[in-house]
Amino acid sequence: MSKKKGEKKSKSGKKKDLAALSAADLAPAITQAARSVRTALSRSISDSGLYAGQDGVILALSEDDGQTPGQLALRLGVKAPTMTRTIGRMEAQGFVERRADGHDGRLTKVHLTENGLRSVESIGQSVADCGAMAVKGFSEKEVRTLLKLLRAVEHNLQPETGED
Amino acid sequence: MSKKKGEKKSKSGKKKDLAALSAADLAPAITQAARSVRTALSRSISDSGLYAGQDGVILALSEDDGQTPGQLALRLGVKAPTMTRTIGRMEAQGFVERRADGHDGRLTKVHLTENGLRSVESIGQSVADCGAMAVKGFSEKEVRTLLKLLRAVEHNLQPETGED
DNA sequence: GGGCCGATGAGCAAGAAAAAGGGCGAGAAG
DNA sequence: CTTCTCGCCCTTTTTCTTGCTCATCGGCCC
Repeated sequence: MSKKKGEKKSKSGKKKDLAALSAADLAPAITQAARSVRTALSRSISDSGLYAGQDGVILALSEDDGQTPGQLALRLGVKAPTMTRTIGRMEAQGFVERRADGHDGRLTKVHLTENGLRSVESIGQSVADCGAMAVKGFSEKEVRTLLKLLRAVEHNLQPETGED
Repeated sequence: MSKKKGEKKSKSGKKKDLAALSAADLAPAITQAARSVRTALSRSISDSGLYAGQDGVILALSEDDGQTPGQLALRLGVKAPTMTRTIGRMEAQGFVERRADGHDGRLTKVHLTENGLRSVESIGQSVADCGAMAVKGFSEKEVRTLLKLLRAVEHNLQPETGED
C-alpha cells in the first residue's frame, strides 16, 4: 500500500498545470472563506434572534416587501424548497408573515411584520459590519476586484443560466 | 451604485457608506459563490460516491495519512464535531478507517482504506476540474489575486488567531 | 381538461454550539 | 519517592439550522 502516489502529482512538464494548481486551490479557498463569513455573520446576527441565511430574507423584504418565495429564492440564490422552509421558520419566529395573493391563488406573498421591520437596521448593520471586518486592510479597489471575481465565479458555475 | 438604501435609513448620511456598501455586498457574494462551488463540486464527486465536504478529508489524508480528527478539522477549517461525524460516515462508506493510537489513548488516527486510496485521483481531478470551471475566462493573475484576497478574508475573520 | 408554474413536503448531508465521556499528565499529599 | 486526585485535551454525542434533490399538491392559462 503506497502511502503517497507521488508527492507532486503535477510536475509533468506541462505549464498548464501551474494554472490548474491554482484552480484546484480555489474551491477549498472559497469554501473556507464562506464558512468563516457564515460563522462570523451568524454570531453577529444572533443578537437579533435569527440565523445565517435569514438575514438576506429580511433585507430583501426591506427593499421590496411582499415578494413571493420564488422571487426571494431567486434573489438570494437558494432553491425554492429551502426558501419555503426558511420562511416558515421566520414566520414562526415572528419576523415575517405569509399572505395569499388575491389575484393569483398559486402565489404567496411574504411580508415583514412589525418585529421584522424593527430588526432591519441591526441586520443591515451586522452584515455591513461583518463585511467590513472581512475586508479589513483591503484597498477599495481590492474589495471591488474581489466582488467582481466572485460574481464571475458564480456566473461561471451557473448550470443553465446563459449558455451551455 | 444606485441602491435604494439611502432613503430608508438615512439617519446619518456618511460618505463612508460608499465603501461600506461594497463591504456589505461582500458577504452575500461570497456566500452565493460558495454555494455554487459547493453544488458544482457535489455533482462532480458524486460519481465517486461521496458528498461535498468529504473530498477535503480524502485529499488531506492522501498527503498525510493517519491524522487525527482534530488535525483534519483544523486543516479543513471545520469544527471537531463536524469532522467526527463526517469521518464516521466515510468510515461507513468504506473510504477511511479509524485506528486507536498506541501511545495516546485519547487519539484516534484516521487512515485511508484501499477503496479510499483508489478514489484519490478522481477526487483531485474533480476538485481541479471544478476550480477550472469556476475561473473560466480568468487570467492567471486574476486567479491568483482571487486566491490571495480569499485567504486574506479568511484570515481577517479568524476569531482569535493573530489579532483583534 | 391538460399542461405549466409556483409552493410545499420528505429525505439526506454539512456545519455550528453545547455538553458529555475518557485518557493523560502534573502536582499535591503521604 | 510513591500514590492519588484534579485539571486539561481529544473525541464523540446531541440538537439546531441551512441547503440540495426528488416528489407532490394546488391553482392558472391555453
